[in-house]
Amino acid sequence: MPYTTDEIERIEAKWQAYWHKHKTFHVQVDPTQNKYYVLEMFPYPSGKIHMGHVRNYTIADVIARFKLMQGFHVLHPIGFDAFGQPAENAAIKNKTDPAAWTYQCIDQMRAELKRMGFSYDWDRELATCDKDYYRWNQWIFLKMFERGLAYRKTSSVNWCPSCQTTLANEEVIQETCWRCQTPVAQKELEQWYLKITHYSEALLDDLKQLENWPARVIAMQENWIGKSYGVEIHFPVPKTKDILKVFTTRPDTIFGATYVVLAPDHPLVDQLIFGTPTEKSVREFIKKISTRPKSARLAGDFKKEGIFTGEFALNPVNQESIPIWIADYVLMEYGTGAIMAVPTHDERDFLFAREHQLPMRMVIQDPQNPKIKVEDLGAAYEGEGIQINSGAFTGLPNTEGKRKIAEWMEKEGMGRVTTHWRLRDWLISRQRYWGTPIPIIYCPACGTVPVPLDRLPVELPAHVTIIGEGGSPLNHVAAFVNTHCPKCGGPARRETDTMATFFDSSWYFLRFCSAHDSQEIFDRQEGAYWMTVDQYIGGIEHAILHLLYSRFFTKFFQDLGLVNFSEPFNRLLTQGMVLKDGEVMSKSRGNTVDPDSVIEKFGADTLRLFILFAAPPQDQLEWNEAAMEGAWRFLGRVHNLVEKKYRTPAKEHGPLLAPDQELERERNLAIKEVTEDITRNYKLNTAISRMMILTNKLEKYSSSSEAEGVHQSLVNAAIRTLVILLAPFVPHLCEELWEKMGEPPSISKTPWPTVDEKALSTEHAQIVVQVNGKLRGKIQVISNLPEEELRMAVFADEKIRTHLDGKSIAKFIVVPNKLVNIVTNH
RNA sequence: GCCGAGAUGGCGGAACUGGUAUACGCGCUGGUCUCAAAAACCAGUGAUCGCAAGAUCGUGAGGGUUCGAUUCCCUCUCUCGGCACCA
Repeated sequence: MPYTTDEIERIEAKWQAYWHKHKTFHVQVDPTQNKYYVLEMFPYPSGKIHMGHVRNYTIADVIARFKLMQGFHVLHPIGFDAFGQPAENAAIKNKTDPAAWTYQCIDQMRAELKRMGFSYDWDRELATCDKDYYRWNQWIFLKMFERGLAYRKTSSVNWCPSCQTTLANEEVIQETCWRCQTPVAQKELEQWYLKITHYSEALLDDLKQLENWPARVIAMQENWIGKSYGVEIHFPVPKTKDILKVFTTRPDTIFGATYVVLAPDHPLVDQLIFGTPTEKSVREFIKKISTRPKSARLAGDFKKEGIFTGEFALNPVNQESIPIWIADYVLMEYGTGAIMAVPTHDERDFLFAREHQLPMRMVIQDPQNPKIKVEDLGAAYEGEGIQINSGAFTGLPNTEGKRKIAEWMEKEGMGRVTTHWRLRDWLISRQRYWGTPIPIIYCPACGTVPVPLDRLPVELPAHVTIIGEGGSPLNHVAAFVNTHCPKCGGPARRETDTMATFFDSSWYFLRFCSAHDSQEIFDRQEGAYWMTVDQYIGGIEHAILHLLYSRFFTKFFQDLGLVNFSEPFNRLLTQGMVLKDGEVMSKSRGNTVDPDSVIEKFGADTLRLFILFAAPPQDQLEWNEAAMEGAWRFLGRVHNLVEKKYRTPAKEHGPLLAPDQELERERNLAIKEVTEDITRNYKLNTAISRMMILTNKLEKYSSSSEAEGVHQSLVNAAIRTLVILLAPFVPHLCEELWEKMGEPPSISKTPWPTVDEKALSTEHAQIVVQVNGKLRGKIQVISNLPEEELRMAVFADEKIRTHLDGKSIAKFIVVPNKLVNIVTNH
């Protein structure tokens, strides 16, 4: 690069100031224009941006700038996901206020984002910790409460001993806390939940609409929601006169059920064993099981343990009396907490039955092994086959049996066809300070009372002493806790838990549509115009968490009549991680590269170019300082083109000769391919390589191009095109070069060039000649040459003739203007 | 176990709908410039054989379809990610 580091810094600052002053990226609703909403997952303001942010936001910025140049009305906002624990932890450590710490971090990060030259509409900046924002969190909560979608219940919850707070299921990753990796414990607590399961069916079904989402995100959400079709079968228990409900996805195996199993914490256990001779030993067994940590289950193939209760249940299909067991391999959290065991056709039941010498009966015949006897089974047969020993259903294929048996049982009242979901309701209470207060008041007389909508926001009190243990810090703020009941006016106390911060981020994309609206959650017209988000970009770590919650909120808003769509994000791109030395860059590994230090050395443009060129956006990207220099070198070459080869033409260009046509073709090819690469599947790396090719071509022309028979005006046009194409990627330098070329600013709003299809066609075509599929030569012919003449040209070629020597020709295959393959006999 | 993504030179990665495998960049080698170095520029760079022309091999492994396969089909191996005693 011919510029010095200082000059780069000056140029970048100059154009950042220009965009700021002219509000280049500010937009307002304009129904006459086509809108395009580009959004990246907004950052948590930790103080410094990291390479992951730089990558995420650079990709988004290219798309936003590209769409703007294409003439779209582009909304590209940014804000800060500002509530959350790091601020609280920093406050505890440094004895400061989380609010002060957060706003200071926001100032720093805003400056860094500006230094990268991102094309944000800064007028829409928001921070979720502002009361103008979080009052709408409270509003949403109350709307949910009204409709029974926000509720309080006592249950066993995930508890992070290090963060001293509860966690949602989605925040537990492999039995540890998503934030600090501490093993998660279980606690019995009364907490607030959002009824996300109300939308289970829609959340699953609507995934089908999301054609422009990565397959793996769809798959992960499908897994997480976890729908299984099956039958809830009712087993009468004669002793207690209870009905034991078990859930199965294999009703076709019901005739092979030889025992049933309850989870150790199943509610029926107590009545079953009460006062029986087995009571003591069963209780001891349950105690032993319950002290074992949940994480032990993850340790692969541990032995299934169980104990017989001494009682029996009746199989409703054949009135067989079968033993009721308790075992650790049945979980209370899933299904009904009880199963029917079919050892011959379920591997877990098989292992358990063999261990405890329980009876087995085959009911599905393995077509590969039809004569095998129960005694000889080495494993359960879980595949398809013909029903045997199955009463009236014997002889049917089990796929048919599955359906017919289910229908029959439902008709006879032996059970009901049903669906089970893995998805659980969302626990949102957090015993922490730095979050949105839950707008609920507990009155000794009236009970749980919502704060009236006109009294929002319930403000988070400032300057609270936070020690990080012993429940919510708000418990100790008398002025906050003590209040009056909105209903009866009597003394009452406020809820002191705050909301999980994923609540805040579940709807911020709507708030951006009218970020400073003081009357409504967002302006209906503005929301209708800008939504949905056309392009969303963020990390794969939110594949379930944030992306599932946002989908849930959108469906709720649709039910409220706030929006008329059911999915918020049309296209989703999950960018790959940034690695260094083969490992993910992270603070804990100590292998981070500070974007600021790179900007200081190379400037934002070079950093942007490197990060876009080194790998496709979806893939992992390995940090490579040497490749950074390659990006730097390329920008220098583009600069030199403008400096040395862009000049006033000596004369107007007349008719185009062959070299002119060649250059025009290259220019149009570059437009075509760069446009396609950006549009089709985000191939920003190959878009850049295409611009490098055009640069290489242009460098071939000497500084006196006229002497080579190329019109200077066409060289100028090609250079101008190159700078325009490059502008979304490297905006500062391109603005500068644009100005240098004498064009009026700003290149950011210069129309994207279109392809002249005529210029792409060529008079001559290079034909690859293969003999029996092997490359044997290349010939130049006139384009669209008739096959007869093409044959003659091919056979006239010396080299081809030697390869055909003495062979007779079986086939002559032609791919027009591209390839010929001559197939010989032998 | 189930689901998803992937495997191409020394490295990052190209190859549209089956048609010249390795574009573009990094690195490396040689050269120009220089007292020297850096920077910049020029040339070369898949492997093997060959002075050369060229030949043969080559996209994780093995089969198949085809005039022709990195691309389509079958079987398998490995890597990454998600879910998981889920009934």
